[in-house]
Amino acid sequence: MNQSDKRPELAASFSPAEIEGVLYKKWQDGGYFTADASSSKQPFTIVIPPPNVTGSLHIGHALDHTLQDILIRMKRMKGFEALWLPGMDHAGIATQNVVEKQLATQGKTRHDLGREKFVEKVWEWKKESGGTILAQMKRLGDSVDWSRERFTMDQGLSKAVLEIFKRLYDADLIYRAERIINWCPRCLTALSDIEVEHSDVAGEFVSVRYGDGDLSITVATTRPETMLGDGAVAVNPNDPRYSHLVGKQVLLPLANRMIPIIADELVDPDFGTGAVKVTGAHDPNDFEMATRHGIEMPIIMNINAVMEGSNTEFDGMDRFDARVAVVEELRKQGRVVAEKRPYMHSVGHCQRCETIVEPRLSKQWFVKVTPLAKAAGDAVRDGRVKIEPEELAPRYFDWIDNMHDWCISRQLWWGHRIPVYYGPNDEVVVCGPNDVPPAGYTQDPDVLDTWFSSGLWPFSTLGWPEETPDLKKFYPTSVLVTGYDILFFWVARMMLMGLFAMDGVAPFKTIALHGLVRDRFGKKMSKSRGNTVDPIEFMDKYGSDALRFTLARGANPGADQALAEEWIAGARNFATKLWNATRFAMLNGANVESKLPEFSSLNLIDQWILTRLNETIKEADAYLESFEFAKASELIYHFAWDDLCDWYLELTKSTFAGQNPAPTARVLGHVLDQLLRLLHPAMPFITEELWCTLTGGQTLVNAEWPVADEKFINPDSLKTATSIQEIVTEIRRFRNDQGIKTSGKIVARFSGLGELAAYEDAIRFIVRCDKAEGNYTAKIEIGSVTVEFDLTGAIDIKAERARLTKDLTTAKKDLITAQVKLDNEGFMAKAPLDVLTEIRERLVITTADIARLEAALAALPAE
RNA sequence: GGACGAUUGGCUCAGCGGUAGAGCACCACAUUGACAUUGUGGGGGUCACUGGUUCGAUCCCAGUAUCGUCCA
Repeated sequence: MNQSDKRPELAASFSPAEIEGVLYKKWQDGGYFTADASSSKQPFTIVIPPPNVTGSLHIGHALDHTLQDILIRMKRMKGFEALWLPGMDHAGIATQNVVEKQLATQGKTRHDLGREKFVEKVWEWKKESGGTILAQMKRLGDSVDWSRERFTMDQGLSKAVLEIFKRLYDADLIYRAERIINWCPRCLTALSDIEVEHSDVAGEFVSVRYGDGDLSITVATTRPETMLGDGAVAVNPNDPRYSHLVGKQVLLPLANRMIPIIADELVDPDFGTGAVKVTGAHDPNDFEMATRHGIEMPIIMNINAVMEGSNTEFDGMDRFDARVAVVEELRKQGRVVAEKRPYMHSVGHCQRCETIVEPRLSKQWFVKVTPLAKAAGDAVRDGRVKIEPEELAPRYFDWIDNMHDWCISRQLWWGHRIPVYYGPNDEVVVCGPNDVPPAGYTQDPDVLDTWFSSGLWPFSTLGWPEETPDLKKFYPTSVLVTGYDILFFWVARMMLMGLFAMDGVAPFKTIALHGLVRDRFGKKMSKSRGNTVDPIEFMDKYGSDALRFTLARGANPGADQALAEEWIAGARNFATKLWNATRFAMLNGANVESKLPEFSSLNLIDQWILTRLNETIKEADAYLESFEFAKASELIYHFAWDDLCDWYLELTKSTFAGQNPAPTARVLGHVLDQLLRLLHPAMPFITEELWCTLTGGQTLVNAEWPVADEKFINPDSLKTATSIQEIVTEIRRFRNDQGIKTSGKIVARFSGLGELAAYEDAIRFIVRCDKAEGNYTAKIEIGSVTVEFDLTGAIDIKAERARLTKDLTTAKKDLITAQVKLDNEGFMAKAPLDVLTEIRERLVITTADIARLEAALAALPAE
């Protein structure tokens, strides 16, 4: 009794729900995902782009994780020390919002609890409800190293934050200054530029006359309420309309202050009236001008964006109410020169809560970005870091080369508290992880931007600033896989921080960018559109492998992909196909038990499938190595379904029914074994189940990755297979045209098979043609091969004539196309030889086809 | 306003200087030997438009139109 007889039989169908959880547990218990820093294997590292602790798995994560898992599983199989490091970031604003909302249901605010108690509360929430996504990652099959899971608020990572802050500060790359920042009056915190989303809002453009008589000037504005904080009026120095006014003082209405008229190049004389108000404390451009000219910058709103400090009747009004009231009062005074005009303009909104952001003069901590960004740009420019696909690199440069200083203070409680201590006379001391602040100093109340710590992720997770074995082994990471929409968020920040902290060694060698998952019509998914999908639901319904394969198959580098439920059903069908193919193979004794038979001893059909297998391995591997997930998936899919299932399995059936099935059974076992390995990174669950059953192996997770072998490639076998396929297809077509049921067998006679005679049984089996004496009344010709049928006189002449006529028309058209080329002197003189040869061959073939078809038509009896 | 990308069968997308491809959808036939979550056969595109380069353009170049994304 050989081993294959003892193998468990596969169930009739595949049930993902029953198998996936069991397999994941097996992998985890087996420690297969745990990387070993002390191994001698070459490292391959991916750090997960840390999802948000408040988040849950959405379809974009599913795509991102699928691609990362494909890479890491492949590299693991290739013998790399593969580390995929999981974890989350603490999402300062989002998390604080969640917990504050909870408190609000009890009628409390965070101030009722106090800072310490509130932060405790957040930690409690994190333990209980945070990190839903981690469990969901297991559903997806992510082969991450759970023993190395990290969180940006962990002790080690927090230490890294202190260390980097101190180093940046000591290098003069962190400073404190009064600048215009983006203020969210709802979250009550400063935001960085990228946390502000701009969208067009319908506003009104109002023209207001400042001053009176000869000493008056008209300014246009969309924000009339801020005029209460104006420090000047500015015009372009080359604007003749206003040159006589420059240097004069003009009356600021409502506030009843005199303000100067200044000249500044920043003013566009063609925009509006050519004169603008200068509100240094509430507009970034105005701030620049005000600074240049030493203009006053009164702050006229409080942190809730309520008017305050303007010393006018408008104090106490909300900024938008004040806008209406101010215009109303100006109109009463006859100062509204032009009527209000609708005006679309871009307005910043808080990314988290969509409140309109208020630019506000404020004292905050900043990172001086320019030198860091220069290094981050250069790393890509000189090729140390590759962006895939490279067409997206210009976007990166566009961003990184024009980056503004980064406001890192957040007026929150949840996060890394800024390690700066102020003395009694406003002395500043920055403390690293081992420093003790001087007695009597108080710490800055603010925390750091979440992305300040996320920027450290590729090395803080590996133990930095300690010189840990992990850091030595796994830094720099091999590739960062993320959506192009995140390029400016984490990627840029990781580059800035990594290059600075790790002595110019960038945090990853490659940045592989994928697109967004959209709905079936290519529209962006959004809650308001109601076209979002839930990956968990899809996994429940079709299995994780089906979802993963669908996403991989749609993942062209840097391009968005559309997704519809039917696509996933299609991938599930593919999984079912694999299952049934393996089941069939095992029922017929497919195995991997002995050495493969000598290649040259195999029949040409066996040689053909091995040839196709090795071609597929070679091409798929190249695609996967270059992040061409869609192409690799497509290739493997067609090999498995078309070559293997539709042709090879069918062609083996007569062999398995015959006298010498052993070599083919061994070849089939090998092909499946290799195919399952090749598919494992994309479809880990079903391949594991099938492969272990087929081979008796322990796990595919660390099985060897297939390597293409030239010894198993025979181009002649491709020609043989093509000929067989043509014959089979023509017979099937004939049967279809003739309306002969495919289930019933018919009698047929083959002639002119030549070398293909050896495969006559295989062909007969597929097309259900028996060998017997008969009344051969109909025939078809495929090249030199003739197939005659006993149709007992029932031939449908009309159908046959239609078929032949159609083929003849096509052949004639082909002939003309070829002939025209060959008659063209320019073509003959300039076309490359291989093209010329091909066209000549085509001419010969089509000529022969036409002769054959015409003869067949002529031989057709009259209807 | 600036930049980039896209425009290929009904839908979603590949492709590419040498006779247009896939998946899904569609039509017809078939419950057959692993699989109806199936098989077999079939229909369907002047590759957005206009010029140019070339022996030859869906592909390269220029312009136009439409759509999308990012930045301001």
